[in-house]
Parts: sequence; structure tokens; C-alpha cells
Amino acid sequence: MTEQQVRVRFAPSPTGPLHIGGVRTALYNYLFARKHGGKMILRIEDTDSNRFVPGAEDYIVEAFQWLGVEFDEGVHMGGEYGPYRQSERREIYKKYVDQLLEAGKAYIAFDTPEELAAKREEIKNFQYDAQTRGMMRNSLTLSKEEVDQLIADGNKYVVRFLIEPGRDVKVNDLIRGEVVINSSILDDKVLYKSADQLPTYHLANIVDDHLMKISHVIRGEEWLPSAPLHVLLYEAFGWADIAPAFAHLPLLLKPEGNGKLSKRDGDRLGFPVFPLQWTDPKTGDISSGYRESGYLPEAVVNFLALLGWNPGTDEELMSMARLIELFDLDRCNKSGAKFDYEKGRWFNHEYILHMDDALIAPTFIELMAEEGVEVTTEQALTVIGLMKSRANFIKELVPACRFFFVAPTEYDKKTAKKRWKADSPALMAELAELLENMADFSPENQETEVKAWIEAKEYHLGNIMNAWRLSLVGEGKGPHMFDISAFLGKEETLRRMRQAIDVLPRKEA
RNA sequence: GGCCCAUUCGUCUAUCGGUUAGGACGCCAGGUUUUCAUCCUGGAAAGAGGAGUUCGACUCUCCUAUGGGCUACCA
Repeated sequence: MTEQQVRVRFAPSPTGPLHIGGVRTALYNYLFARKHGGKMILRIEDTDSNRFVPGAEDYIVEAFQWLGVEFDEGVHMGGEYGPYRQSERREIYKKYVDQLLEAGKAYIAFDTPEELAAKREEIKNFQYDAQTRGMMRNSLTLSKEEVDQLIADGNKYVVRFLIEPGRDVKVNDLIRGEVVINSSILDDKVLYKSADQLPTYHLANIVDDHLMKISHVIRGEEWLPSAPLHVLLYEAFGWADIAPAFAHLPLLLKPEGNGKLSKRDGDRLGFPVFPLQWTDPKTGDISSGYRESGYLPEAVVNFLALLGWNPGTDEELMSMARLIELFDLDRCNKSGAKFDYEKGRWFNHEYILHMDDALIAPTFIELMAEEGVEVTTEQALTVIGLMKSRANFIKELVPACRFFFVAPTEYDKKTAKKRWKADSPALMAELAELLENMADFSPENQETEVKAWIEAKEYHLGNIMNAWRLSLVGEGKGPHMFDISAFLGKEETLRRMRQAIDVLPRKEA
């Protein structure tokens, strides 16, 4: 057997923003493809015309661009197996549906949605299958003339897959091993709807995967129950021996409580479940996105990769290249993973820590400008270097760094109470005088001279530094004091110190 | 209800018959620091329950329980 080229696809339905679980599925497909030198395809499954949402397709493309998940073929870039939008492949599906019809492996059914609903009311656990198809209105129970007439009269119909009962259908799953389901529990799935002349997911999926030469179908666990149906379809078309391999990924679950992670959870728990912000075109509702929330795409990718897979070592911080190097379907978990949002924050923190300050600077400058604070690139670089170990998100740097550019207008009460002592005004005045006469205001020289002064006078270091910090920052936080004063410059440093002496309350000794 | 999948610290997970059950997030304590953060050290914290198989089971089998998914002319 020759090793066939790895070709995988991510095939979302354009019904809204891309769910984070879908992002992970796409990511695993991508890692797998790159790992094996294969191709990654983006196919749009828009066979349900009723659920089409404008903008969703562009959103999907943009989301993957942001994340760094690249495609080799797809709806947005073409390729030799197109078109990649299922609504543009009507004729193709029709041909295959007819093939099944002619072979007697599918049949035409006229039962209306209303009639089916009535049947479900009438018979509990009603299923359109070998048991019941004999009592329905279809090409198995009606004569050919009747069928032709009904169609000629313009009656809507569907094509159903004829499933033979009593067969054990085996699905070989790369993650779960062999899963066996008896065909008797499967229903005669609708493959095609005459109403919009489109197939349903199942038919389109099998036909496209075959035509696009997909080698591995890596998708969410929610598809596992219909995998036997897909196996049967491959058989019906005579493609059983060239069918793709399956791998069903565990689901992403709610962080607390039960169930699959949903759009609502994000709103409720205060974290995004979508890669990019999304505005519902109908309701105008806005759902937050990882990008807009300040996440770095690398952090999101790293975080997501580890939800359901691990390299088998303690390595946790991995670039896309490293993930590709290490990824293996054999190391994917079988059980669903609760979405650990806290860990996502930690990943972002780590990526900010390791990120080049020059890459953070433009975003920082922009965010500061929005707050009405003009910052030069040089200033930004200094401040980011000093402050980024305190931030989980770049935007957290904005309030944290404000004091570098804007003098405090009020002082943190708790800190003032603790750090501004009876002798503080006098000490600050003395320190101000020392600084004023200092020729070299570099942080190094300041440190040398100030510490020498403290030592000579036998002052308490913490006493001086904490009061000084309160004067310049307004609270008890921030980097090394001399870095702050040096950044501020002598003039501003002295101004803030005098202001603190004026404004902060005097205490009895 | 039926069918399928799953089940190790609160969470993400390692372990592929023999381990003091390891790591990470979060949490707590201590250290470093003029403060906060970073960083370092330490701590609490787990094999759902019950039967087997075996000299030996977290690991294999079965049952139960629990969780999850599917059960559309949606994907």
C-alpha cells in the first residue's frame, strides 16, 4: 500500500462566528497536515440555506489569518479541487444522488415535515427506517407512475439513504479504536432535498471528502454517532477501501457545571468563546473575541493545543512550529476537557513576558493614545520593559503605566496611611534637595548617591523609598524607584515630590 | 427513552501491570526585592464504586454510577 498524501479539511458551516471548539478542531487538522507535509483545506458547508449568516465566512477566514492557521486550498484562495463552497457544487451532488437512486441504495420520499412530525407524535421513538418506511409515502411504497406524477406535479421530496438493518458497522477511529454500531439503530437519513436542490451534510460531506481526496477526517466527537452512516455511504459509493481515516476529538466543556461550551458561557463567565469579536447582523448583539480581549494569537494557539492533547513531556510553552513538530493524534485524549480560562490567562502572560518589547510597543502606544496620553516609541520601550512582568494583557499596561506620564492626582489611602510617616515630609524635602543638585540623573548614579546619603545619615532605606514611591506613583506599586525617577526626569520628579509634601496629610510623630 | 463515547488532584494532564501516582494552572506559606509583579523554595490536593483476571492493578474484563454526545428536510 502506497502512502497517500495527507489531505485534511476544516469544514465549518457559515452560521455565525467560529466557536473556540471549532478553532481547536481546525488547529489539530492544521498541525496534523503540517506535521505530515500534507495539505489543509477550508471548505464551507452551506447546504442549509435557512441558516446562512452573512459575514460568517469572512469571519472564519479572518480568524484563521489572525491565529496563524494557514490553508493550502479553500474557499478564499481556490485550489484544484474547487469549488470549495458546497452551495456551488449542486450539480456534483445531484449526480451522486442519482447514482445512489439508480443503484437502489437510496429512495425518494414525499412525506412532508408536517406528516413526519405527526408520525413522531403518534409513534413514540419514531424513526424513518426499515421498520417504518413501508408505511410512508416513498418510492418504495408507491408505484413508479405515482412517483413520477408527484414529482411532475411539483411536490417537494427528499432522497433518503436506504439502510439495511442488522449489520454491525465498524468505524475505525484513530483516537478511540474500533467503534461498532448496529445499522438497525440508524435511520434512513435524508441525503438530498428537492426544495433547495442541495444535499444534506452527510451526502455532501462524503462526496466532497472523496472528490477532494481527503485522507483524514479529524472532527469533533459530536460526529461519532453519524460516523457509521458515513462508513455506509462510502460503501454504497464503492469507496470503502479508499475512504479517509477518522479521528473524533473530545469536546470542549463548560468551565463549571455541565455540558458543551456554548456562546452563553462566555457572556456569563466573562471570557470569550470566539476568536474574534462578532456582531450579530440580525440582533446587533456583540460577542467578545480573544483578539479584542487582548490575547496574543500564539497564546491562544498554545492554550488550545493543550486542551485535549499533550506532547507526553512537561513542555507547555510551544510555538506553532514546535507544536507541528510534536503533534500526534495518538496523544490526543478521549475525554472532554473543561475550558480552563485561568490557564488561558497564564499563557497570555507568559507570551507577553517572552515577547519582544518592540512588538508590544505599537499596541501600547495606540491604547495609551486612546486614553489621551501621547507616548513616544522610546518611552514605550522603556516603560514596557519595566512593567510587563505585571501584565496578563497588553491593555493592563495602560492603567499600570499611567503614572509614568501623568502625575498622581490622588494617593492610595492604605499606602499613604502605612508609608507616609510623620518624618516623611522632611525626608522627602531633604531627598529633593539632594536630587536637585545631582549632576548625573541616571538610575545608576541616583542609586549610588541616594544610598550613600541614606547610609551617611543612618536613615532607614525602606522608610525613604516607600514614601518616595508614594510621592511619584501615588500608590505602593511599580518597578525599581530609580528607574521611575530617571524616566520622569529631575524636574518632574521634584515637582511630584513637592506636590506630595503639600497634599499628603501631616502626621504627629 | 434508545444508541454511542468517556471517567487520575478544583482544572488541564503524565502513567501504556510493579512509581513515595509526576508536571502545569489556580490556591496557601516562605524567600528575594525599597513596594507590587517577576523569580526561587516548599505545601495542601487525585485513580467514581463494586466484582473479577493476576504473584501484583490507576493501568486488562464485566457491572453499576456519574458526565458528555447523538437521536432534524442543522451542521
